[in-house]
Amino acid sequence: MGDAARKAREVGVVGDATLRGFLGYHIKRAMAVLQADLNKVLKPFGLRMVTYSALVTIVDNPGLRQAQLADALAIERPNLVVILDELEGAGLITRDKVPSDRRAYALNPTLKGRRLAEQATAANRADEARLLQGLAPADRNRVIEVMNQIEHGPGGAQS
Amino acid sequence: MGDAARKAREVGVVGDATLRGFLGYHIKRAMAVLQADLNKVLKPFGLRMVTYSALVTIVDNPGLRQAQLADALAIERPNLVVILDELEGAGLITRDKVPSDRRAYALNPTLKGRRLAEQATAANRADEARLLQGLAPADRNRVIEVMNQIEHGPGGAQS
DNA sequence: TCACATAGATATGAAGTATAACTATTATTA
DNA sequence: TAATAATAGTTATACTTCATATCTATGTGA
Repeated sequence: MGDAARKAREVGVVGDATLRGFLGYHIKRAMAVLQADLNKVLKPFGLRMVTYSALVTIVDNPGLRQAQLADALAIERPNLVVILDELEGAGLITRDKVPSDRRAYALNPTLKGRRLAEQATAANRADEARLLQGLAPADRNRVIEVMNQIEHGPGGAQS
Repeated sequence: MGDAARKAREVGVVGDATLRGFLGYHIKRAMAVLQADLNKVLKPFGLRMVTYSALVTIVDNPGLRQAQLADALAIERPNLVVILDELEGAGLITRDKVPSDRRAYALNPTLKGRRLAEQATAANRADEARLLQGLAPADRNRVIEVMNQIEHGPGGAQS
């Protein structure tokens, strides 16, 4: 480390050259911005990131069971309970007894839930478009491909 | 939603089409994999993600103050204290009194700390290379550009 | 000198996340 | 069929992460 770097630090600049060498570091920093931003957009709807994800997944998959939802969202079952309590308490979903298995509950959105999900999704789309303005669709798709490779392994194998 | 989707759910498949429409959702899922993977790689070194980031930043910027490090890592000052306690207790860094300001501590890596940082960085690089195998350097750079746009806003302005 | 700002530390609380164990049902099998 | 095991959802609990307020010692500026 040279004098320039030492001097820069004295006026408040700290280098992160080594960390910048990792793709994961860039992704982590971007993710922090995305998460803060998303929660700000969702706040007026009374939703957080997890409650939004849960609601949208229930709207997309009406009738699914809690264990299935927990799997899809990578949430532990006990933690999902309070999230669903919140959505049910807000009148956005119902827990309906399923006749064929009296242990289970089928999760269904209410009309209010479907409408709120639609509005929140529109708001999120608008916000993401703002964050990504000027980004070519091809580049966006490329990024998605890379994220999927990271998630599922090279070649896109589903693990 | 059609019969096919309803049938698929019965055998355990839950769709996330709406969420997949968000770049942030893909990034979040990739980040979860990266974080789990990174922590696994760091475990043999006795490090976690935050302690590794802190150690590397101290190695790259010897003599920096705690407040500077907290800023660089976007960690609150009180939370950084325990992280540094951990690194200092492991003999990886020292908190040295700075003569010009007796309130402050200059953070410096020990030889052991520098060596551990070097080894951990090498391990992380190897692991990230494994996760990203087959990814063209141009694509990797494109992803980094997009992450920086998300973090700093369009045009790469530093906010 | 006196008021105020800053560096680091301590205490504390909120939120997210993970595990064990309970109730009620369903499935298995001896 | 009776006994056993497995499953869905829940409760209780603890651990980690993250944020805020406050304290001390020290430094800065009117």
